[in-house]
Amino acid sequence: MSDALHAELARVARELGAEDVSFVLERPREASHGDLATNLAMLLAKQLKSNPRALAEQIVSRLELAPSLVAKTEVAGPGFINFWLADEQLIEALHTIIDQGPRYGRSEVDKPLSWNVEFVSANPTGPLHVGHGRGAALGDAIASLLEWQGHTVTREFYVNDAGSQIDKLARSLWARVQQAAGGETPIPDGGYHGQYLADMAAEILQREGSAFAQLPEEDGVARCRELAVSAQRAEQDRDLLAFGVRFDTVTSEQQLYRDGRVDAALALLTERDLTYEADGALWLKSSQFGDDQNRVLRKQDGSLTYFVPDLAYHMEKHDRGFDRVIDVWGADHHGYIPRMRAALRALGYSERFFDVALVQLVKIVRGGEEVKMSKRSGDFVTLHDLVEEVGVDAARYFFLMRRSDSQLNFDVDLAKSQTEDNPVFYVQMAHARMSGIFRVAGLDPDTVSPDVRLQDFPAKEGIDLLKKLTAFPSIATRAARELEPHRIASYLEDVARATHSWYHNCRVLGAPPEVERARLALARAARITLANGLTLLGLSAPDRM
RNA sequence: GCGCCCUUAGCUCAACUGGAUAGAGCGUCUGACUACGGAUCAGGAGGUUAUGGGUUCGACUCCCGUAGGGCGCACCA
Repeated sequence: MSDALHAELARVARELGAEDVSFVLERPREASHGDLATNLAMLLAKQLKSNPRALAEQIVSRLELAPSLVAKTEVAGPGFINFWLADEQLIEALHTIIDQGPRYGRSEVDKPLSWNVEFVSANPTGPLHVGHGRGAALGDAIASLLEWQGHTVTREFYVNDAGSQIDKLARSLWARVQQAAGGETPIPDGGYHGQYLADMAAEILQREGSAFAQLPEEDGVARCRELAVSAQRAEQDRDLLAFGVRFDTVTSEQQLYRDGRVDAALALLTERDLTYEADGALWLKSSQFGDDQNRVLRKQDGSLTYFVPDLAYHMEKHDRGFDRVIDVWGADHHGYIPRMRAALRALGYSERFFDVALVQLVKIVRGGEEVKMSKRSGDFVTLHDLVEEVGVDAARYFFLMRRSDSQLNFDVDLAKSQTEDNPVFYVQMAHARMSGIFRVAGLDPDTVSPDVRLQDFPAKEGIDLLKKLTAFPSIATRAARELEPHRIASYLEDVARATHSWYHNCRVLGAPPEVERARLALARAARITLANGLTLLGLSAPDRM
């Protein structure tokens, strides 16, 4: 409905001699400012060096709007033009929600793109912790938001299974095997001390027999590497699946090496004259492309820095034909962004090809106290344990309810509570209540007709709720554009509040027949919107709780 | 020392590429249960948006300075 209005405003703007003004037409915060408002006159005033209020009056007098679209127009404040939509528009919106059903809130962008969202990408050196959980929830939700805009999305996991960390992991496991076999081999410096490796060592000895510990060291370490990586990967996949996240593609760093992608990347950079040798190392001329310094690609000792396979990986994603690539990274990696951006720029990729969504720290709070975590000592809250304790829905919601670039206090007690204090519960409860109406009435909600009249919503709460529901598509679009799923969470709380309020004040069943029909339609629309929003975030929409 | 992010109500957080009187939840105070789930609802109090300047018709939002917090500044990953 706002599209038609937007177009008409643009037409009048052109008529007044303005070239593409990017004005906004949006729902004002204040209800007394109408259903939609535009700042067009104020922007035009700047361009045409004229008085904004006078221009606003002029615009209004030139607008040709059907009475079925806009009921009332006014000029207000410094030059805003406020619009009150005709009743038909609200009923039209109710039809839209119900007709679209599970698709309500989705859009179709003009040009669907192929996106790759890479997230979690934890080293296969141990169990996933709560920080990975936040990244998993965020990456998955961003992917869904993009899909809701009509894009094609690949969810991808990158396994760093080739670096020195893996080497340390393999040697740590080998040491645990020796210890389990009665030896005294210490865990190497900078190795992994977590109990899980000791457990794994015991399993290996039981399965493979004690001869395993007698293998020549290099063979043993190599076997340990394979066993450790595959076991850790399997465990991570289990945890992620339990968290409701599945990946379309898993890319292995080792595989990139085996496919010659890493060497090819190095060769291409050199061929393009983007590298140079100095101090016995090979450098990338990244400072010419926006990085604050040049970066080493091949060290003095002849080995490659981690940057090279990472770069090769992004080139490989580009080769696979993605229009856009988003990496979800922990905020501690933010210093790494400029060099990756510079390298991709040097290769001539589009500036918009690569983007990063940063995830800040998660603090676990229990009983009002922060739970201290330290990865070094192997003492941290795992994603597995958290999901076990609070459930998938609460965990996902809590990870998503704040902007990803602000630190998150995850209150475990709150996440578990079954009261209105808990936002997940509050939102899901609103959905369950709507379902409850149909359950009690013995009606299938999908059969309720939207064919009702606005005057059959005598109470303000009903109109408020309906107006709130109509905002969903634009909220979803904006959330997708900004890669900010928390906007959906805020919106859902808003809708849930309006739903509870309406429910409390307006009894549906037993109202006069026309009113009951109208309210049933509204209940159906609210249920659809709540369910779609919850689904978008990867949560369930229960019919009873 | 340099760079990036953050600082909004007592607490946790919102605020639509700069818009009108900065909004929610929790907590606090006052009220509402013969009903589709009161597992809820209605209302009040609570703010110099860290701070000082600047740009603008208009600034939480953009620019500069200051204070406080986080993170990063490897031929580590």
